Amino acid sequence: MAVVEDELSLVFSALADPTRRAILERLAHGEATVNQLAEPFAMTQQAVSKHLKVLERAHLISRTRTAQSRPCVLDAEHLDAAVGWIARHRRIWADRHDRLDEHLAALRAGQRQDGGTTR
Amino acid sequence: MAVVEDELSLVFSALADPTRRAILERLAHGEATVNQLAEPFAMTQQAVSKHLKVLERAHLISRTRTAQSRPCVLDAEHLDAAVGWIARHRRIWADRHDRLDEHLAALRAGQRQDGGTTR
DNA sequence: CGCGCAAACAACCATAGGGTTGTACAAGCT
DNA sequence: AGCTTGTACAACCCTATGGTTGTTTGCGCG
Repeated sequence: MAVVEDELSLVFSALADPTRRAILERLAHGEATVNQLAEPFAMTQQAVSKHLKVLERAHLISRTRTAQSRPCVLDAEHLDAAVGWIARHRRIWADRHDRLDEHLAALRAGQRQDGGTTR
Repeated sequence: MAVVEDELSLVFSALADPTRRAILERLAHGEATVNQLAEPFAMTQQAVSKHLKVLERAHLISRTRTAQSRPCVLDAEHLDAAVGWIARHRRIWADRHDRLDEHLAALRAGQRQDGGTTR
């Protein structure tokens, strides 16, 4: 409905889709072409293309125009916006619940040892 | 399209709306009734009610059934899921870009001093 | 008891989102 | 030159979303 959507909304709604999150995960391990990305997903190349466009619009990825194959690379910058927003507001709850540090510490600890146990 | 949407998607898509984020911000400062929440938003109470239902479905808020007024309270638990996912994956980029700690440190620092300068 | 208010429910509308098929186009191979 | 491959574009379908108005319902109160 919003004609021009704000950055944050774009990022969050880009992340709100399992397929796109999976694409990001995949992309985190290196560039990939559209078809490579499409392969594991039981959906057409066109659908993946659309997802990529969404991710691009949210500036979560960028694409190097390489003639035939058009590999995608990640752009972490804009994830910061999202994580920043959450962190900033989590802080308020945390203050109330008095467990800011527990949580963030746990997060950081988790990052160190496990690569992604959840899910 | 997904009949039963996964937690993470629910959370992210709940956050993907400026109105709902504003509601959360507002709610972070304490409980509020539906009408109180609706007031600043130039939209009907019913619309806000819908937004609240979305937030509820994502377990970002819960509502204490208090007869006439039905105030909303926050539930930070599920924000952790979201922030956890991002953090976990940001780590991968960060590893590549070699600035994990800078960013997380900056985030934590930012949390301490500023309440929400950004935007 | 009846009024009034807070919130939800219901029906409806318009648009966006995720998917499909079918087609076009641009580069590389032979 | 002509086929094949990788990707994008277009049109279309269905469902979800964000909003509206209009109508309950449920409580508190004079």
